[in-house]
Amino acid sequence: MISIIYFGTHNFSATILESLIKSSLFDIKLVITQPDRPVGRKKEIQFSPIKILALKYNLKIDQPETLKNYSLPIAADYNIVCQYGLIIPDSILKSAKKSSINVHTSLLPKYRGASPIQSALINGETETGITIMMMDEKMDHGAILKQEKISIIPDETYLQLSERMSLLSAELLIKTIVDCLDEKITPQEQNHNLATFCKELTKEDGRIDWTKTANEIYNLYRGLTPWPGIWTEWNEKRLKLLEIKPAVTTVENGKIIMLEDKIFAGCGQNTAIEILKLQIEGKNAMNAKEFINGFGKLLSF
RNA sequence: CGCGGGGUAGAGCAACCAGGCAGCUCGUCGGGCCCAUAACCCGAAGGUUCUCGGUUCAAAUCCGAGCCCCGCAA
Repeated sequence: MISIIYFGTHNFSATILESLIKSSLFDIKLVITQPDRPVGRKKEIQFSPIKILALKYNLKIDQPETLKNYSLPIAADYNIVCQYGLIIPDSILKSAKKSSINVHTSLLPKYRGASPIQSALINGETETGITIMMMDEKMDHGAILKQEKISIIPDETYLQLSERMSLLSAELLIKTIVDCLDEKITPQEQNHNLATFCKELTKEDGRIDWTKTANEIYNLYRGLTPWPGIWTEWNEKRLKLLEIKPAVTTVENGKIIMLEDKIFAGCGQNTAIEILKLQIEGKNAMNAKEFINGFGKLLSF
């Protein structure tokens, strides 16, 4: 069996780990995931999806706060890294008997960095992809082992695209490792001149700039749903827009109008979006009709 | 004890600050109008105002304790 040490933390990564487990080709010697973090208003400790999975399958787990002075207790054929979230020193990468491999959710060298799927959606790309690569000392910089394109469906949001990509990634990763063992793959160095980068997302990225067009705002919504979500200010309160779509009507820029049970908001260049579901700070989520029933006559336009 | 908003009819809200018949939009039910309708007109039902205690002639409203929901932060 092929031995593996797996580095990961989030949901996407968990789907891949589960596929590796179920394939029965691998001996997963150790799972490295981020320490348990306090989450939510009550700061309850929550396990990462990877930890939950590892516990379920009785895998060994380690959760170092940082890998800076960490050394792996054992070595494996491959270190597999996906959505781990902490920097892995070169010494650990090089400690793999064969190599350290990363699953990256873009067509490298485009979209190096922390939010490749979201950024592709936000930029209105019609296709993106998955890259299986060898890791080196620089972020998302190593030689490419395998790459596969995936087309982006016009209305899909992060959650849906990410779900599709995770299944494909798992397949591609397994295929890559098998091909590597058979020495069927020649790593291809990336064309570093074409590299683009994307940052880690924050809530502030979800603030709507109403001078942008309806399509741009819709793409932002698609990329940032469900987290961190898009929002704007209303009556000095944060107003989250939970579900929107581009509208065919025209509304004065920056204004909100209500027609029967629909809400429209004016965006840049005479475009508009329809708001289907929203949430005011401190309140539960509500749909457009509920909002109009309760707040409609309070608005002074 | 991190900061803040909230709990009122089936839904979403108002009334609370400054105590005095609990109201609005929608939904539901009944009737009318109409070729017809989710449209329009008339009418009705539906409330332990989250819980417990206190103040008061009188509490949705003021005071105290508790439970629950949510936004921020992490």
